[in-house]
Amino acid sequence: MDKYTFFQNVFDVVRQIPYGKATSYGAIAKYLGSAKSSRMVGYAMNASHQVIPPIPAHRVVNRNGLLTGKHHFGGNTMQELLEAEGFTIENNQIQNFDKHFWDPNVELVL
DNA sequence: GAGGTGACGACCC
DNA sequence: TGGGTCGCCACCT
Repeated sequence: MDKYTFFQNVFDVVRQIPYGKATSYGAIAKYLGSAKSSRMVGYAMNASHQVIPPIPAHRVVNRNGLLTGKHHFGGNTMQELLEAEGFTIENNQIQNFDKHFWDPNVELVL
């Protein structure tokens, strides 16, 4: 439907992130064709809490692997979710983020 | 109806 | 090398 916006498209990509993987806001924005819309991706995550089916927003972090949205999950929920998937979090930042990085531009071939 | 805001990222100086 | 600014677009007031 043409009713789908950039916003909705972000959710669709995030839902396809496999278990134990993570990506960045910028990577998603770039995949959607607007690399400069990374802010919008983060904003979409803000609304992910009220979207069905649930969005694994914890698998989306900034390009530094930093859990910028941790506060929005409440407490350290985001960190624990990631650790439960095999991530190593230190100082609110994913260690070896490069190994866990899931790039939709590569994994999701148009 | 218009303006401000925001879980970021890239460019400029 | 590092700090500051702009861009992007949907949502809220």
